Amino acid sequence: MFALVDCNNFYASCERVFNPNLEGKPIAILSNNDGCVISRSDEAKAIGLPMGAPIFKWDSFCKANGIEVLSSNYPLYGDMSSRVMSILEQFTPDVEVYSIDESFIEFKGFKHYDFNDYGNQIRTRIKKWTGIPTCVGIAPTKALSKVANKIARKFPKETNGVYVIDSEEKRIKALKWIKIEAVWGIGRGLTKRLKLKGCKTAYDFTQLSNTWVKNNFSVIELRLKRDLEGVPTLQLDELKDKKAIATTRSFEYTYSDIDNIKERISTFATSCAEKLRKQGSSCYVIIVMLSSDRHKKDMEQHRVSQKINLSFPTNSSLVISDCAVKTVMSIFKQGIKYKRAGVIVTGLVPTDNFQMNLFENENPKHKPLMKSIDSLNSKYGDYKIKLGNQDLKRTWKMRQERLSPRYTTNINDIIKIK
DNA sequence: TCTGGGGTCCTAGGACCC
DNA sequence: TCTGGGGTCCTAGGACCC
Repeated sequence: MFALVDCNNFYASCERVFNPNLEGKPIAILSNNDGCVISRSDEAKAIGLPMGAPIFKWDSFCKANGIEVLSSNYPLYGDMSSRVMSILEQFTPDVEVYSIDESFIEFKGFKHYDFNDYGNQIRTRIKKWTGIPTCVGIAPTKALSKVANKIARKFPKETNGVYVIDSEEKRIKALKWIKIEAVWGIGRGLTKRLKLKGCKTAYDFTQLSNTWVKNNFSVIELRLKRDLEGVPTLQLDELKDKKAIATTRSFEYTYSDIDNIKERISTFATSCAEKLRKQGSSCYVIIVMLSSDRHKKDMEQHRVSQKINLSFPTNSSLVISDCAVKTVMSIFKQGIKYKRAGVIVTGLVPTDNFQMNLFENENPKHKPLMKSIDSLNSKYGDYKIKLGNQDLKRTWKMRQERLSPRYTTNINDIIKIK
């Protein structure tokens, strides 16, 4: 059996743990740069605040309805997430952390367990130890555990937050209940095509023939279909190294000058290099992106990205920043108001094991230098060591006007008790 | 004024190899 | 008249997820 453990309204719930005044109140959490709504409490959903709402358009709506609006506090959410996940590992070693707020669990050798009871134990312990409410869906396959989880979430009174699909009858009932667009792996495009075919629910989808699904879609959808039929097809994935790493941001203002853009790109490149070193990877490929404001239809648009292949893999901030800055200078166009930029590194290989180049390799001094930079930054925090082409005063974080304290990760923000 | 950020996988087609 | 057979690698684009 598989379980999907999902935290309810995760970001909003994290805020509530340390600010109980928010309990029972409508809350909305904003994206980076305080742009749009990316997490809502049940109360905020009920009032009608939509997901993705640009906050500048909805500010008065929030005020009128008493919705508490907060900037996103990723240090807090990341830390709370790892606390929740480590509790799960006490219940079984087979845990796949699927996203910041949900994990799959595989139960091997749990034949004589009462899964409903076990699910309740999981929920109770997470709530007690972290304050985060969760829902648990349990079923014979991953895709079905997702469905079971939705049922637990939708019917809290009847299920007490735990739902188990453990019979053919329950499976059919669940699949007939869930709408096709709510199925994990069926997005907008597939929903449209499936509805044309007359599929309204997950059950209808499972009634299609395997060959039709394979020929008209792909093996991904075929695997999903098998999983929904109760045939375990999707496996528990272990934690793998990332195949691409990106740092991309919208700017607070638009920039038409190359200097500001060079600074941003260098900062993003440095951030990518740092993430690479953290993973123990080096990259062969750097992609630099630059674009104008896509919402301003009346302004001249310019969206470009440029890929660079390196002759040796690197995770040196110096090399990646230098290459990214040179590239952005070559794609920059005079007279455009740029709003967004980014650096992506890919073609990743393990730093301690890659094919050397006969003629050209990284300057051997970079490795110890990066090590020193990383250890200084981790000791003193806040990016004390930067490259000379970065703005030494600013961080790459953008507007965060309604930020809560970093209750669990910054010693100065720990709650004091009188 | 103001509209997020970061990932994965698959497929078709083209270029190339012997 | 009649023009093979079996591969690899790369890329762009399209899906999807949170």
